[in-house]
Formats: sequence, structure tokens, C-alpha cells
Amino acid sequence: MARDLRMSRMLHVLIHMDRHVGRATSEQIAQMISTNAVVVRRMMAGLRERGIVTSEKGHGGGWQLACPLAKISLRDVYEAVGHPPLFNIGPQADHSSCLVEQAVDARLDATLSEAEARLLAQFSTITVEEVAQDFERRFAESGHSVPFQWHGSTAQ
Amino acid sequence: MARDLRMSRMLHVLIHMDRHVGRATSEQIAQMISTNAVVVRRMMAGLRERGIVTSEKGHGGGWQLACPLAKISLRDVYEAVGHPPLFNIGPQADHSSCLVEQAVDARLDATLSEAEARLLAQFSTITVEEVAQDFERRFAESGHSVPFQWHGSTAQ
DNA sequence: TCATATGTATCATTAAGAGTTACATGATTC
DNA sequence: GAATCATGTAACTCTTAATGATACATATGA
Repeated sequence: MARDLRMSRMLHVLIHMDRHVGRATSEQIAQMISTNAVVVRRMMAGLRERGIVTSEKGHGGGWQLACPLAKISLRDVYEAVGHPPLFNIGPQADHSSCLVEQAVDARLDATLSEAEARLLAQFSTITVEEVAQDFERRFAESGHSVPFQWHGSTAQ
Repeated sequence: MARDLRMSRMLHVLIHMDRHVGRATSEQIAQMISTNAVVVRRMMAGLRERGIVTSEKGHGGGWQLACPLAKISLRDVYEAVGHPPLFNIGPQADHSSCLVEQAVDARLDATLSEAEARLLAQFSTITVEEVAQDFERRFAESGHSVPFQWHGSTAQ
């Protein structure tokens, strides 16, 4: 399929939970990000394992933030969704006996690894709280009366 | 499928052509990199458009390098294979009306764009000739008598 | 006990790279 | 100029990983 959307989607959900909904069920979160409740549980399970959210079963259950957004970096979220491969390009995974291919793969691997380390370091410097403040700036500048909109958010 | 292998494969081919085979048909190149001749033509067509190789039809035809490896950077090869998407992660392509999602996507886009610019700049600093020399170092250290091996390379 | 919600296994769908087949076109050799 | 060789390209299929969907078990609260 296209790109891995999990990190983007989880950031979206975390900010909504902090600024708007508080506790939310998988079904409600699925509507926020236009997907299925099972997909939400799969992604949120990773966040729970990292201590970012908690879950409760049964009546009144659902998902809840376990720490302030200022304590969560983009890297935390990236790791929580299973640190999917960052790059879409690269050498073949299996090793070849061809020395030319080995040299090419080693160079590409080294270059991409360095870029990956830099990008992850950058992710570490950005908190979800900062992104939430980005949103609030956009809201203030938009003149909208309601900061959130998703399918069903006004009908309920 | 997994990752985009075109850049890696074309680097492999360019070094083989320069150091070993000179002119080669699509079928011969396909054997070098264990694939199909049509796949080779698709990739090599991009290199030809950028002036990196030339092609000739008919008897004695095939592909030939059009410039020294020292004049070709990894970025040239990346562009030649159609500058495929660098990253496997990122926001959705289509824009949302949700301001939270817009803020998240803008942050991710900005961070990834910066990382992309840095990586492409790094690609620009590396020539294919340097990678070919990496290979020659490996060959010298390996003690092998034949620097190249691929399916059929010794039987023919 | 029943309704609600997570937990999870299993399968279907989708998109993009890669692989394949078929055939047209051009170039060389005889 | 006919046969052969090679590229050029359209039109498929195959494969893989992310995503979507269904079914059902388990736990919790009313």
C-alpha cells in the first residue's frame, strides 16, 4: 500500500484526546481518523505498552492519556507504533556474493542509517505538546467557532 | 512490495559496466542483477534520458556508459530512476478539514522535507566512482581471483 | 444477566514495486 | 531483402506490507 500512516494518525488522536475528548472508545477514535475500531486498537496497543495511554474494558471504558503531551516526543510515538521502516528506498535485504553489490549496499546502508539517526534525533526534539500548540495557532487564525470536526462529531 | 530497489540495482549495473563488461544487452544485465530484461530496460531508460548511458538496437547493440563514473552522483542515479518516494512514513496525501490533522501533517511534512533535502544533498556528494573504489578495496582484501560473479558469468 | 468495550485471530482489500508476456520497431548480418 | 538480434513499450500478473473488516473471546459495569 501507500505510506505507513500510523505515526501521523496516532499524533492526531493524542492531541484530540488531550484537548477535546478526554476518554474515548475505539469506535469514537476510529471516527476521528476515518478508519475501523480494530485498526485503532492495534495502533493504540503500542501506545499502551509504552505507557502513553491506558485502556479499560466494559461500561464507561475506553482509552485515556496516561501522561501530558509535553512528555511525549514524536520519536516516542514512532517507536510506539512499531518503528516501521523509515525509508522506501534501499538495497535488497539478503546479502549477495557479488562484491560490487556488497559495496553498493554498504554505501547505501551507511548513508541511509546516518539519515535515519538524524531524523530520529529530530523526532526526539519535538513533543506532541508543540504540535498541539501548532494546532491552536491554526485555530486562533482560522476564526472557526469549533476547533474539531470529524464524521459524526456534531451529530452526537 | 518491499522497498524500491532501483537505485541500488542501477548503481550495481553502472559499476559492472565500467569496470567489467563495457557494453551489455538488457538480457546480460538482467542476469547480473537477477531479474528480467524488461525490468532492466525500464530502469535503464531513465538513465539514458539523463545522459548516463546510451542504447543501440540490433546486432551488437545494447547499453553503454556515456560518461565516467566520477561524473555521476548517487543523486543523479536517484533522479534517473524516477525519484521514487524516499520515505515509508508520513501523513495522508489528501488534505483534511480537521485543523488538528492539518497541524500534525504540516509538522511531519516539514520534518520529513528537511530530512529529505539533507539526504539528497548527501547523495550529491557521493560519486559512483567512489562506490566503485569501495568495491575494489573489498576485492583486494578478499583474495578472490575473479572480481565478478553472477548467474552465468562463468559458464559463458 | 445483559450490554459494553477491549483483545485478538483471521481473512479481504489496496497500492506500488517487480516480474512476465507479447509484439512492434529498428539495426546488423547474410 | 530476409533473418536475426536487440531495444521500446503496452498490458497484464505476482508479491508484499499496510489497511480494512468480520468474528468471537474476555472482562467490566449497570
